[in-house]
Amino acid sequence: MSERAAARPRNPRGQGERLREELLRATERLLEEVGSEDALSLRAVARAAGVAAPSIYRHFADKTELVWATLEISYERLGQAMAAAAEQADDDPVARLRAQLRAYCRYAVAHPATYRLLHETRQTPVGPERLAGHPAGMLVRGWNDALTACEEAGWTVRGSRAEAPYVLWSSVHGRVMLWQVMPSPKDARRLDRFVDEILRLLLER
Amino acid sequence: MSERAAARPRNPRGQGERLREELLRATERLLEEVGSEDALSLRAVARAAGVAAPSIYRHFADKTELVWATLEISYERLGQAMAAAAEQADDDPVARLRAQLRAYCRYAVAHPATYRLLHETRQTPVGPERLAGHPAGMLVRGWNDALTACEEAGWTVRGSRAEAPYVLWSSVHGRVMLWQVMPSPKDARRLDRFVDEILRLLLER
DNA sequence: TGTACATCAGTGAACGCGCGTTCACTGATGTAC
DNA sequence: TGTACATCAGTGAACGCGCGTTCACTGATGTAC
Repeated sequence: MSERAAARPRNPRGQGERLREELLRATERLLEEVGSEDALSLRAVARAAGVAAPSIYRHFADKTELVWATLEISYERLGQAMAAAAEQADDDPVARLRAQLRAYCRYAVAHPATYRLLHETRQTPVGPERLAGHPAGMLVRGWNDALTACEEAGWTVRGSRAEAPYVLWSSVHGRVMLWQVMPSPKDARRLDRFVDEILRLLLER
Repeated sequence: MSERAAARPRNPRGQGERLREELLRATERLLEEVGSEDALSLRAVARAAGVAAPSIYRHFADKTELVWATLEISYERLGQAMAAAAEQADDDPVARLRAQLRAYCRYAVAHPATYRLLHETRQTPVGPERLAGHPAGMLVRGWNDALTACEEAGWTVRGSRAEAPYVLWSSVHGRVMLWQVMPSPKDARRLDRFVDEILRLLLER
């Protein structure tokens, strides 16, 4: 409870936006700690940021807005991690796809609660305008492009080409969630092996 | 709020256990309605059952126990639905497996919140003795048995045989969750098609 | 150079609320003698 | 057959708590004249 941050000096004039960043960071950390939006309290966020609760309202209209902004950032970070992994892999498009999938898994392992929240739109009733830009759509497109790159390099995608991105993503997403829930020893390499397996099932020369 | 059930007559002597069942039913319904354990309140459960809040403590030690008991029942129902579907299918083991998978999807579509909660052990800190009997293990065994039956009927399971049950379950679980989250039109037949696709990818003559 | 004033970052106290849980109880019904 | 008593199903009032949010404010710092 009394994890109030050390006495925080007020930001200099014109730098008020800095608190916004600090609040987002605190929210991300606490969200991961408590595991759900309901369990997160604005007061705890304020405490963690070393600030009085009402100060939050200088930067966010309400709790929903704060959480939503935090999740958007998390999602961006996931995307960046995948892009970075793809870049580091060599030119083989299958290797790139594999690297992306592994980065995806690693992110989920490192931020289990955040990862779950990213896939729970229900968490907060949101308007359709927010739903439209939902991360899910972007990810599906990403997987699809990666598969196309493999095809251009001479690989064949087995089964229905239209379903393939969903098969890919569903199985990895599902495997990650089951991995998190299952009581068996938490060896992240199982996820890597699973990724390999899925690629073998889905692609052939 | 004031959805207090009609005046409820007290159970006759010796029939006190009936309230227990009513509380479980109310909890299941409300859990589905509010979508999370945090958002469920004992007072709301009592209201729905037409009873005073403290009456719950005659049958359950605390909130955790009530929710856990409810989820156990839900899980049993999922198992029964799958078993019934398998029985109705004809003797072909692939047809039986397909029927089970479809029943699994149908349950998830019909009880989205419950289905999600079933896969969120984190929801409440529970001791390892409870984790040991976690549904997940039983399901994996079930899928594995179904695959073995297919093999005995002359089918070959593609890829790693050890990973196959996980591939099967992960992809279906993942697809269901994505289906629930994605803003696209909610056509449950997409899930059926997905099941067919996965079986095609996984099994060959 | 001095001073009145506007702006800015942030606060302390309070609001009303619903929550999980505890407590001592009520009143109907069956049982022993 | 009557009556004291135990058991049972369920209750009303209260507890202390932390929550999201609102309000009128403080006090430092820059700016205009």
